[in-house]
Amino acid sequence: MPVTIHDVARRAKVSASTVSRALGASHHVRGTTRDRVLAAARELGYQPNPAAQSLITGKTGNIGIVVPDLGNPFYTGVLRGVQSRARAGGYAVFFADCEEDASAEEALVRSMARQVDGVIICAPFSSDTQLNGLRSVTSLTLLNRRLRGVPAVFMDSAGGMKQVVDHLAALGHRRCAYLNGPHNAWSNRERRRGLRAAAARRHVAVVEFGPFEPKFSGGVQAADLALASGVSAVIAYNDLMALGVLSRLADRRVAVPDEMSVVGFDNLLYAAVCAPPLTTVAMPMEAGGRAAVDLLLAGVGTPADGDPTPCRELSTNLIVRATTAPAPDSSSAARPAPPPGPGKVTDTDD
Amino acid sequence: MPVTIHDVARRAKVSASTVSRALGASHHVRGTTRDRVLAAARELGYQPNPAAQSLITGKTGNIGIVVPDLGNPFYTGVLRGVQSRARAGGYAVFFADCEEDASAEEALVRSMARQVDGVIICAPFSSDTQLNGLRSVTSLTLLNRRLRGVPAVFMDSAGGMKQVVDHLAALGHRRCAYLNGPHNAWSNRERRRGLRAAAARRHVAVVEFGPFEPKFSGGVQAADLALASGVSAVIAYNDLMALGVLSRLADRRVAVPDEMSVVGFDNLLYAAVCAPPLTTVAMPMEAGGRAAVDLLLAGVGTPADGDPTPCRELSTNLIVRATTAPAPDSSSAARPAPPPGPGKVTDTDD
DNA sequence: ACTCGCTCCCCAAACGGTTGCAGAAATCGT
DNA sequence: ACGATTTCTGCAACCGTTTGGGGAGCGAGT
Repeated sequence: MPVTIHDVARRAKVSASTVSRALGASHHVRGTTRDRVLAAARELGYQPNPAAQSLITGKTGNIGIVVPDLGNPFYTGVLRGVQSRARAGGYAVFFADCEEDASAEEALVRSMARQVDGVIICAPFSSDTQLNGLRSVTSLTLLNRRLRGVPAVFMDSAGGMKQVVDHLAALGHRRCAYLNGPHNAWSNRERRRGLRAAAARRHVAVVEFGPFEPKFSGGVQAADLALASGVSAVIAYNDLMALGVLSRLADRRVAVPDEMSVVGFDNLLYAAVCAPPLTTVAMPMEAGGRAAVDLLLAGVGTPADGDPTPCRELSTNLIVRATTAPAPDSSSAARPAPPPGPGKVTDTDD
Repeated sequence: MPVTIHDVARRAKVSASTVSRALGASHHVRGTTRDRVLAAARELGYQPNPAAQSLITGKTGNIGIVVPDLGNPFYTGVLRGVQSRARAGGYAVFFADCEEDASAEEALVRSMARQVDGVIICAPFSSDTQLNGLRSVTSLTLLNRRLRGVPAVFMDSAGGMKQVVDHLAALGHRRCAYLNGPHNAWSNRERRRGLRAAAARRHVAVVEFGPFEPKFSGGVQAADLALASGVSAVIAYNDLMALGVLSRLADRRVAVPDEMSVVGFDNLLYAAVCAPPLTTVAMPMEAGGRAAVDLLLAGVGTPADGDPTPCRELSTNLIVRATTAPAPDSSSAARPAPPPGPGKVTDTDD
């Protein structure tokens, strides 16, 4: 039923190989012949069979991407960037949601491996060992995860965190809570690293909680802990959690930002929309997706040379909205003093 | 480099065809031989080449899905359902975002056609003619769009709208605005149809605006128009628009729900989270995605028989939250009114 | 006229599997 | 022990495409 290269060949009265050459590398085929072939192909509506092509060329024209959670707009943002760039380059894209499970992530990459030219793993949950195992099965590019020898694009979370701390310190906050995201997430480690460095420099004390699920419900859960710890500001791992915090604080009649400041990460649409609009760090999601595709496609076919593994770092920036304000007067002691909670206190004011 | 069926055959000291049979249809291969083959395959880490398989079998083991807007959580919701069901059935999934452009949609389906066993088109923007053209190129299943002879799953938008109108009428609203989504969207037509029928029955006047972009910005734009029209309630095409309306009304110091009631469609996470939480109609997004996959896979390989084209309708239901309240100038809503029974009850005071 | 060198096209062999067919081996009855 | 029957395995063709090598045709140089 589908039209093959032989149908075109018959109609153009040439051989199949001539058709192939006329459509592809125009090497060694006369102009008039090529025109005839092209016309025949168009009339018949010929579309080459990708399976047959990839069987012989070894290239599939596809790339894959696996993300931890399709419900998180951050990942759908990078998905968007990936898909638009890939399509523009003539690539089709496979996707999969590993639901924040490392072994599912690995299995998905393996199952994709045979029908793609490479896969992008977004904020991988897998261990370095697992990831290294995957390198032999297909060409990899990572987003927000560092691994020796693997091309990757990073978003400067630590830099964003520095901006957050500077902002908070300028507003007079001396004691902040950080709500951890997943313990093994590179982004969480980076944010924490940036937080500690900046907090030390600005003489801000930090209380840490978590890890929590990086979702709305995680934020709801965390809010009470942060509230009990006597901080004047809480920095959430991401916007979803920050929104959960906001919701819980509203339920408990804690005024934001007057009694408590809240900061998130990602700059989702909903951060701008909610009441009050959330102060947050904008992450370049679509740009990250596009950059990952560029790196992946550039690396295809390049064996392990002596040249360094290509990386790209994308900058982030703080967007100040309505959930941050000057710290309430610390002498008022409206809230109970810091109790011995499950939080770990990193007091750098010495 | 990759291990082929011949490598396995050599190691197991059988022919390639025996390996093929041992791994696939276990017909006609001795138990001991099969064990030997399986062991060899496992030791070598053999994975069949899907391109070669699909070349000969004609099946690819892939399905495709195209959605209008990856930035809309409604579509990422169905994407989730699709991907989980497809993976469970051993299928990999291609996806694409047509950005609400009909011709892009058609082009994307065509480009996928050769490497999938079928594609799901989610809330298609294409014309019936375009869609019919696509039927010849691959097997289709539609979500929220009716087309003669094409399997489809529907969400009962009209039924949801009826619940909305009943709710609003019971609260004493006599005059509502409807903010149209895309003019050619099946869902929008269904919602409007349901609205007109229910409004007539309940003696509620309806003012329509739009079409608008089904996004936050569209709602912001629409809010002023609705406000100027003197209605006491506004029904938005979807939650994104409803959130836009909420935001604009807050800016203009219009109290929700006391001065104006607002209703959306979709029941996105953010509808539950925002302040005030949005009254909305829950659409079964993931279930819809799963159902679409089931229909698609059931239809694969079934030629045009005399049997009816399979369809599934999923029910929707209203979720009342904090954006709907009795109409401001409605004295009748202040005291308990007789519940509206189907058919017999008529409003007399008009 | 013969050879040389081009240009252009066709033949045929892959790529990695699946499957119809036929032949070999095992099983069985007598 | 021998053929009949069943069970297993190998051979080879095929799916649709790309690609190296060879050959036909032809103009030009000597």
